[in-house]
Amino acid sequence: MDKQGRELVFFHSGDFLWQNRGVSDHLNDSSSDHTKPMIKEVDFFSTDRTTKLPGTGQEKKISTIGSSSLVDSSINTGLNLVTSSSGISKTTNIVKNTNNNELSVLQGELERLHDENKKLRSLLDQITRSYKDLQAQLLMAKQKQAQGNPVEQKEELNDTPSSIMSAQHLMDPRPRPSVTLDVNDPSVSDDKTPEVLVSSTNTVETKTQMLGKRASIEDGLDQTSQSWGSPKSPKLEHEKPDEHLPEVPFRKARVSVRARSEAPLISDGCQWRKYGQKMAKGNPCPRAYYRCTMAVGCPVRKQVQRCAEDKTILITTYEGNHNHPLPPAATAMASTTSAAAAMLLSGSTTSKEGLSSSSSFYPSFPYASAMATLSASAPFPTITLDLTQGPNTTMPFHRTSPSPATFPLPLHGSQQLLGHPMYASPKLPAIPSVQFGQRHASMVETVTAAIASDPNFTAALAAAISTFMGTPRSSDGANNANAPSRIPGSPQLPQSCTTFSTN
DNA sequence: CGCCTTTGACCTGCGC
DNA sequence: GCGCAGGTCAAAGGCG
Repeated sequence: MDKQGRELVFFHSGDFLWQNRGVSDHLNDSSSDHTKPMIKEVDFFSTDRTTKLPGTGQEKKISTIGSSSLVDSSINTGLNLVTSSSGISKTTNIVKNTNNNELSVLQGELERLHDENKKLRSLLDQITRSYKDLQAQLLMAKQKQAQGNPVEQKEELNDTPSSIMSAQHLMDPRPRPSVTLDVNDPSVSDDKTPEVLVSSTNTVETKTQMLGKRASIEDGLDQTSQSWGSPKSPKLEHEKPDEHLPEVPFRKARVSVRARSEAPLISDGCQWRKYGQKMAKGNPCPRAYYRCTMAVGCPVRKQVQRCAEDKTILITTYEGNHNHPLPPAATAMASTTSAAAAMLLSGSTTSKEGLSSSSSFYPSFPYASAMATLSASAPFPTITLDLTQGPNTTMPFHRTSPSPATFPLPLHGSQQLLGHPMYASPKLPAIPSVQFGQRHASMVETVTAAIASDPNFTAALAAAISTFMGTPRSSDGANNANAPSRIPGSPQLPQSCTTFSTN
């Protein structure tokens, strides 16, 4: 576990280095390449800056050029820097010996990495600030809602605290996985983790605000309707929305996760009880119905069915919002699914019909484009996260620039990251600013989901969870009892929920 | 004994 | 109105 977490860190560094390797390869002999990565990996997260370079002026100049866009500049800077350094070293090489040349190149890259590190830190600072702002807004929003929104919601869940009830808003955007913070960025983990955990149930409200009124309307409905896909639910759902949203009939969002797994179930950290099984038409495999039993009256249900075409693919469809606190493992999965659901709902906020043309919506999603699809033909709006195919294979963006995907940022901070020109400018040209404002959060969540689905990421996350929890969670044993046997079954389970269950 | 799964019956929506 | 399909209920049985 721990090892995997480290692997992820090295993976970042490796990716980072990988970008420059091509340049350095043809500049220097292979032996020097072997030594470089070690230095780089150490230096990438190091805090001390002691390197003084002959080519510093040149490099600083390049860094300044790209300083307007942090991440983007980092990439460009890297390329340019090496090129510049190489130019210097070549000149030097003619005059002096190759050792000095290599040294200068190394130092140049070292300096560049320092710059990189600096930028990343500033970015993290931004993210941290933004997150705290969001939290503040969240608290204010909660107070406002508590005052201006007399709880007309059905009192069927009287025993549930209001804060927890609010967690039903949307598809349970639980804690921006605080644990991921710990995994990817040690520098942020120290003081952020408790903060995020405390606010876990409140994050929903923030998203509710971001997504607009519709979300809050659905929130109330979520609490009234205990059944998610049941034929009864539409009845309940049609009763209230008329006064709020007469033109948009309410439809509950579902999040379907496709993943390769030999196991009959994917373990997502929650406790489920099977309450039914049906043979679905057109599929020889039965569909199983589960409901969450972690809390009495929890409306969350899921369907599990194997894909008719490929029986190794397990399709798990979630719907509903937990009305109880979730363990970290379940939180991670809930966050993943809620991210997709949030995007789905936010998309329907602006244009319900737009959902049907997912292709026009998804191009703006560097990661989700290949991993998520919307189904408008289904009785309920459903977003499918296809984790059966790795993002590397289908996403040019990811392939050509691997570092963003493995960017060592906390998930909850990825909003800022997405706000960054690197994500926004080339990928989101077609989205009107107004729409983007509404979709922004959901997009962030979607990318979060995509990142979370990265096997390397989830492996590291699982490691972080176990580390964070100190000891393996015995409470998860109930639903994760067979998890260990599941993991070996699938050589590569790009599935967050499955990975989370391993601890 | 409690919890879970199984499974047939039942309910509901929808299309014809 | 009827049949079909999806979804849920609840009794029965298994298991630890």
